[in-house]
Amino acid sequence: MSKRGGRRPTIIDVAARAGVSKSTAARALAGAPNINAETRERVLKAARLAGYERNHLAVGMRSGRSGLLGLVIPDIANPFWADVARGAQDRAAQNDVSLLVFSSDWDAAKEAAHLSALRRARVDGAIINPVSDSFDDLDRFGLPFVLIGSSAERFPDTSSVGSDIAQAVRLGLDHLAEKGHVAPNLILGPKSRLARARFLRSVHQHCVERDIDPAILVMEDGEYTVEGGRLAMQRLLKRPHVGHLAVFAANDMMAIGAMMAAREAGLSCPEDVSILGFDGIPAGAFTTPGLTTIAKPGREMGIRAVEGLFDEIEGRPEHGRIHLPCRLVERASLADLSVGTPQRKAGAGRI
Amino acid sequence: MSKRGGRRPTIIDVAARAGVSKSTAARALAGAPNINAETRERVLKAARLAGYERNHLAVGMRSGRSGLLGLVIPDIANPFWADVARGAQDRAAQNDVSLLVFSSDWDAAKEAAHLSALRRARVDGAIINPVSDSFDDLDRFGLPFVLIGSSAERFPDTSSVGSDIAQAVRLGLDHLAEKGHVAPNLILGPKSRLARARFLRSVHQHCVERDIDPAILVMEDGEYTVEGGRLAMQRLLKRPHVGHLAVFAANDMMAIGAMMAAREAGLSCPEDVSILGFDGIPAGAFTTPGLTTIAKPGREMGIRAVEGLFDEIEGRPEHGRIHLPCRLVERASLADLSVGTPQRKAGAGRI
DNA sequence: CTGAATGCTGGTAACGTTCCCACACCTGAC
DNA sequence: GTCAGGTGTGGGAACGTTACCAGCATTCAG
Repeated sequence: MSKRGGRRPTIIDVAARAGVSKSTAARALAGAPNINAETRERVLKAARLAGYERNHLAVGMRSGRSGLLGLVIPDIANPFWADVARGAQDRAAQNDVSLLVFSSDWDAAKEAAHLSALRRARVDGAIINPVSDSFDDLDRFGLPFVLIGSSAERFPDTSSVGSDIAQAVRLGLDHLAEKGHVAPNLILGPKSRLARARFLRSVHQHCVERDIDPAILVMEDGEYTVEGGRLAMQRLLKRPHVGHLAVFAANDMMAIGAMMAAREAGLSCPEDVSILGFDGIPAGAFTTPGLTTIAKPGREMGIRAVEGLFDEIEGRPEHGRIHLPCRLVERASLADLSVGTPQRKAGAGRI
Repeated sequence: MSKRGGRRPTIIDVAARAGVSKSTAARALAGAPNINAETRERVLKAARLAGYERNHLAVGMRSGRSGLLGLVIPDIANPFWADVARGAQDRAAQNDVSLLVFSSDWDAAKEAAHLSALRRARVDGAIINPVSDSFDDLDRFGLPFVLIGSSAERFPDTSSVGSDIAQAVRLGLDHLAEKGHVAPNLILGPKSRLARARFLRSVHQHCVERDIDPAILVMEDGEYTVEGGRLAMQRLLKRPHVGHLAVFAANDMMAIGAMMAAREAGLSCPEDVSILGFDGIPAGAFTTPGLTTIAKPGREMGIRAVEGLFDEIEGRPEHGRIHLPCRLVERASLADLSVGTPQRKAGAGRI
């Protein structure tokens, strides 16, 4: 609170202290090659003494680079996206760049407003997970950007970073199969979301490879929320089936909802019902039983997105689409039906 | 991707289009009073046509205001802090200001680095929840700031925004008492954290008011994590006690850990053990049973912090400390011992 | 001993905006 | 007809930085 009023020193102050011109001071501070070593030291010392700090605003104005990057995600309160944000932040900091994080809250209008705020703040580029269905906002954006997450598919020409859904689905289905659940029931997102189609396509492909007819797959749709998962599970439970019920949910929130619905129906997990999630959110560790799930590499995605954005800004040959592998997090929500004596009721799937 | 290369129009372009000088154009754009209405319209139209957008970098350089605010919190992946961030963001956006969010990850060195990054980015001020114990970093910061959260106590001279711990503790203890748990066991944070002392002090005060000797209170310390809560609960269970065990945890994460420890010990909640949390994180809704807790007003805290920071920046008389009320979120982790027939075992507390 | 090349430095012009001052024009009063 | 006052406009400087160009020694080849 002490020297809050004092004007912050400029490069001219430093130059005066060191007894050189501001050009020379600038060269010393920028680490330019054509400068006498002794002079450089003198300037650097003067800068340290004066408490000089380069004014990024002035630099930005002169160079056209603000040193700011934007990140627009659907929900900062979702730990997965927070993880992405942290990865991006850390990577950006390495290059002395700051990150403007905006949460669109799944609202296309809010997203457009954020994009416009990023333009006004003169960011050098942005990382975006678009919730809007229209290309217009992105077209209007007019700055370099990289897409992140599954919606990248709609924009084939822009570089993007996402998780490898096909690999993740294979991982999940293989693990399920190992435990004796060959054709699990599916809880998917809303038909309007693109991620749903991709998830389903991967499941189909995997079935074909294993000589399983995809037509026997039973599935329900729901919102990507706990409530959506609970409702979908209730519908699933109303359908006729015998024996143990295995469910692969497209999202951890839905998986948790499904777990609740099962309990409400008097079924216990994993004895009567096996549930596999997808995302890897921390809350999955706190449910009873712990949720077995496929974790997306959120932090890594953030890092790679920033690196891709740097390439995009520098105009380096674009790296195209990156798909990062997911990993299995094994907890306790899956019954092992493959062992000699079936847990409680035999058989997987339906009649 | 189309017009990405095109130079963005400046106020001079707008002035040329409208056939006026840049001074006049600036007046029109700024909404200054001393300008002909017709001229203003012409300029505004020209600006719209040109797709003009004011360059915040240049404005910032001229005015000394960057239009940027900083927010430094311990953990962006913690939903409570994410909630704070969102509130702050929304409020800042109303004043056409953007927010730089930094997560210190409970690391004092990282925090210092972030503070320095904020200075470099030339933010107009910052909202900080300091994890560092030293005043030095904050003193060195040299820009207007507002403290957020419980650590504000160490800095009596700066304005701050926090939750009303005393009110929250009273709310929790009253609710516990209503259910028949008069002197609950306590799970507290590490002794080094200031929030612990404040929490404990509020509990003592409440006891004194109710003629309960604070000395009979049993407590354990732990890290503010799930694991910390589990360990603390294990120690609590090892102590001799009879009947139903009621626990008030200083943090939801710890409460969830305590719940796990109880289950691992073969005790069921809420039949054998009652647990009350503090924070209001979403994960508390997904545990079995749902965690009854005291929710802090994260979003509101973010909003008020930004407003306080605006005051601080403008040099308006500081509003001092603000303590926002918390609210009870009742779920299912508390047994009701007050009804006619005690649930299973009678009596609250210990021998 | 001259000319060019090299190493280092200083001056100055931008970048886009806002603010201050000056000026031109008009109106109305003396 | 002149002067004071108001209204609207234009010109320039400034903010702090970087990039470019010119200048000054010094050195070295011819």
